[in-house]
Amino acid sequence: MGRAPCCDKNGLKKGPWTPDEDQKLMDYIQKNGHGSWRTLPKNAGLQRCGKSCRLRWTNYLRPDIKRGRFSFEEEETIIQLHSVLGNKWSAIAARLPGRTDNEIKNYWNTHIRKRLLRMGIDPVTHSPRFDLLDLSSILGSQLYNSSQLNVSRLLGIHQPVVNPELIRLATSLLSSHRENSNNLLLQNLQENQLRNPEFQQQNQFQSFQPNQQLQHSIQAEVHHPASTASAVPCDTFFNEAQVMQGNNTMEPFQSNSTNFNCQGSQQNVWQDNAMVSNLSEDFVPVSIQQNYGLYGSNQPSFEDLVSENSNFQSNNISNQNFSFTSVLSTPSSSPTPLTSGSTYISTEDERDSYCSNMLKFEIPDILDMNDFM
DNA sequence: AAATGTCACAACCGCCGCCAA
DNA sequence: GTTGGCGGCGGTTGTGACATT
Repeated sequence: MGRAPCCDKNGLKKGPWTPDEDQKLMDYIQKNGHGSWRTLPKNAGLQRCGKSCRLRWTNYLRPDIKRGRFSFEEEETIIQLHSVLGNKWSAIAARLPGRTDNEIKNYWNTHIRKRLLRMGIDPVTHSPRFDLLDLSSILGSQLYNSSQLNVSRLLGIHQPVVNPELIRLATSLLSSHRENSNNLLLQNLQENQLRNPEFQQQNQFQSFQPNQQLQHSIQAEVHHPASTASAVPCDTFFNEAQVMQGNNTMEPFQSNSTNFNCQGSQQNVWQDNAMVSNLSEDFVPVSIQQNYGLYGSNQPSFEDLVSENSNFQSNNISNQNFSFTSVLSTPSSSPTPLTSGSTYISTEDERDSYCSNMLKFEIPDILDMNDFM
């Protein structure tokens, strides 16, 4: 029964790879391809298990790996994709050419995650959390003095923060603001694309060649929703829609985007049913259905997606100006680095400053804070 | 200069789904 | 139909480099 063991686990080397081992592995793969990882170590003369060889190759030796620090655009993309996909590092890596899942995972854990926590944003749900927010650092920061995030104004001027209802309200407001924050990110991503002609070329190309890997990952997402999406806000859903629709068949979305424009946060608590109906009927262009077979026999419909997402929160939609041009579907096979001509921010503070835009919000006039005092 | 703390990242571990036997 | 290895993935660890005290 079953296959014979791939290798004798005993006597195989572990730990850091030596230059000699690297050379052997590279030489072998360049001549023969990796073929079966199971048989590769023996054929290449390596005292390693196939798994170790595969990891070494995919995470370090592969010639198309991009080394060096992450660009700002890459970081934006990672954050955005993480908000959609959760800890699906391989799926994220597939949209960042030259970056490995391991590299992205490490970068997330060592940089982005900490930064989000510092900003009071839950790195799992991407929702602002006051219990994470280091208010003292904010109050002492330049941010506090700007009009972007005036915490005292948010919480009620001149009043000590003691009312839990107020905290809830503020958290709620921040949560709804997050949708705008993601929009900001998307806008930045779009601008990056527009600035980068190579992006446009890629997108033009892709519009005629649906990304199979994308479809695969979409299906994977549908059947295995991100475990981290314990509270998936509606923007997450829309971002999934962005992933789903692949790439630049955007015009129909943009033409319909006015349907997403809500005039005020309180006036637009949408009914889920109506939402689903609108989505399925209005927001999936025929071209997308044709290209990606969203409504094909084996593909889940928009309604399926929504119904599977039990935590779908339609009442979080406000002031959305959806434009579905997105970097989310950068092809993994693209030889063009995502970050051509990208901007590098040299310090953590500069990144924090940039990221503080994500917390930029204003309280709608319609809300009377005194009601909550 | 030494001790200690923190960061960065390569590599390993363990689990899961797929599929060959 | 069952079993168990392979490939892939996400989580975690080990360790060297660097910063701080």
